[in-house]
Amino acid sequence: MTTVRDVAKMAGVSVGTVSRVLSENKAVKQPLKERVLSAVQKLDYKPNLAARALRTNRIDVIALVVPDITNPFFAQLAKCIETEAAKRGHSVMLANSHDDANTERKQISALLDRSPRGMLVVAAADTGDLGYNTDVPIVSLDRRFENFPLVSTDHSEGSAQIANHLYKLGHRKIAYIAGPQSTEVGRSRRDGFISRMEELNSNDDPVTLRTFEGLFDYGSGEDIGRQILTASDEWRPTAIAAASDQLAIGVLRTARDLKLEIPADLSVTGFDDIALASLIVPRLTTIRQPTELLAETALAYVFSENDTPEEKTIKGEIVIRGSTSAPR
Amino acid sequence: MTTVRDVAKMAGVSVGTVSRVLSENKAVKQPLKERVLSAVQKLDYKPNLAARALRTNRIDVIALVVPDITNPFFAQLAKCIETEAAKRGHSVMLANSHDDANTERKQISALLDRSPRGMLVVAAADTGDLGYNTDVPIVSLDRRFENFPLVSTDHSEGSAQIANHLYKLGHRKIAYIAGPQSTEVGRSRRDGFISRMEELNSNDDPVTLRTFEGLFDYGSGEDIGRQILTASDEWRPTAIAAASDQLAIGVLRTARDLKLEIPADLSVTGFDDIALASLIVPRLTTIRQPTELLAETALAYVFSENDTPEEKTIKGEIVIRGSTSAPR
DNA sequence: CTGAAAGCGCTTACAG
DNA sequence: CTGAAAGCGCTTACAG
Repeated sequence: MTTVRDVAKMAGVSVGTVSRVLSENKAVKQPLKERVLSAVQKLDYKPNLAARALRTNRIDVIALVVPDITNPFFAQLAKCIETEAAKRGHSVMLANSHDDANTERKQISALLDRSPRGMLVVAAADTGDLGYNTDVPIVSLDRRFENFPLVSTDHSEGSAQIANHLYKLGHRKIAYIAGPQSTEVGRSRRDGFISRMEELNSNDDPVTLRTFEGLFDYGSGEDIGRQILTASDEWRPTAIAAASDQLAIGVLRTARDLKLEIPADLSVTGFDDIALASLIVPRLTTIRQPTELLAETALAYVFSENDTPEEKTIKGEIVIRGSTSAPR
Repeated sequence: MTTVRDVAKMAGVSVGTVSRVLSENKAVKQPLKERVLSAVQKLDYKPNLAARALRTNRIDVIALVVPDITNPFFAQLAKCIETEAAKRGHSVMLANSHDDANTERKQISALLDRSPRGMLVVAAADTGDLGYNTDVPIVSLDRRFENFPLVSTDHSEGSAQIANHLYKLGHRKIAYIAGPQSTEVGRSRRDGFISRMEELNSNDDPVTLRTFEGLFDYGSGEDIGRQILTASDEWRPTAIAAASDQLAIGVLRTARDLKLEIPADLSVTGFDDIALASLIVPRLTTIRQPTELLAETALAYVFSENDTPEEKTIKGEIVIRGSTSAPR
């Protein structure tokens, strides 16, 4: 292994000078700098990052905790974060909380032990404030983690856009499948939808709205969709708004099993705009989350000198596709 | 920050002893050990991992390079690896090569600079042998990376299972959509399928087989599927075997657009058994890759003292679902 | 502007 | 079995 000493010897300077050149310290004059750089090149010198970390107490790593990387939205987010981190010479350390608060806590402290530059957490579920005692900057992403500043899409406003869309199409019997109400994101999306519907509602032309609750996954969509669509009572919605694309895709699957025609018999909407949303049949109307922007913003917080970063909410954009139309 | 010194002081022992207790060195006698452990507890001492890394030249991290984490199969694999690594107290560092050999090389050397315990690479595309000069154990996973030992599903045998299945159902006009022939996995799956079909073929009851090539993604499935199914000549297959589930799902989408009934008009098969394969309509017949076992095996190589780990090929299992039947 | 030196927090031969 | 000490490879005040 070649070290700073080898480089220093070859360049005929002190190790301090080598270190300064490598850290792009302006102080070093041109001739020395060149000698160092050429020695670095010749020796193919790579600094020992552990040694650097020991001195600086910092490592060029961003820690990322997500509930489940096989969730396409989180995978998308992870990819953007990795790309953004790489721009700044940082690698990404990934952990799954499996949507479990206990596992999450363990993963977080394991990652914190490695003193990353910063940590991004997509929270599993609401927990109290454990008051992590660390100087690693922590940012909540998409779903709030404890009291850490949150960067997220405006879930509530996005849901309101969906509510508007369905109302304008003429739907008056609507089911909303919410995500877990133990999560802030689950509540925000639900509340945004319901509030807007209540605003739109009028006595002359009443809306009936029923809400259900599940996880954010395919399975819940299938199950709850079936429950809604096969209920024995006379009430059957003309539209189902789901709190995530995965839920919506599950609903679509059930609807197909029940021989319903989409969107004529039933309009369906999602939230996230995962890649699959535009590949299924019919393509899904949904809210596009600005993943690149979320990643960029969250990382800017981590790198910012800002003592008290403000929360940032980014608007999503409705993408209207084939899964919605006026009711038959 | 509390250090070994603090613990040593409180326990009234030397730092060496603290270190030995922490590394579960049997030498330390019970009474001292207990005092150290209780001091560790009281002070909530966490060893500085950078310092440890500097001494031991090792860090409890597994590096993982995949072409694209938003590919559901790689996400699945990453999750299994993370779980398996956590069992051994290791974290996972993730990088995407974006299926580009150049990016891959950069990502790999960036990760190698961090001296991980081991590295798992799902290769982007075949490259020459760059002869990485490192003592970090590297294992190829799923797709061979340079000359590093490969842990993978038996792609060829899996494809042969699909060939058997389609043949037995009575299909004689078959299209195969291969993955990139620049990758070993693309070639293995294709060759396995073709070889078996040639074995099954006979003069009395000839099989016609046409092969196409694309990427492994949804988009290629849609495009090539359309090309196959709308060709102006009289030849139209009764079955399309695709080299990945994503390709197959793309084909399904096109087939639906063309108002073909699946599986009556067209049987479709995939490869991988991603979560989505059992959620789409109809559910997809495919080869299940044993991701947990792949992850476990690959990590065992990394941790093994074995100087020359042998290659390991694990058989996949055919999962027969609704997307295949006898031709109409 | 550059060098000499201290020290980050560990682990591990080396004594005893 | 335990302690004292060296040293891993850097960075960064401190002199000059």
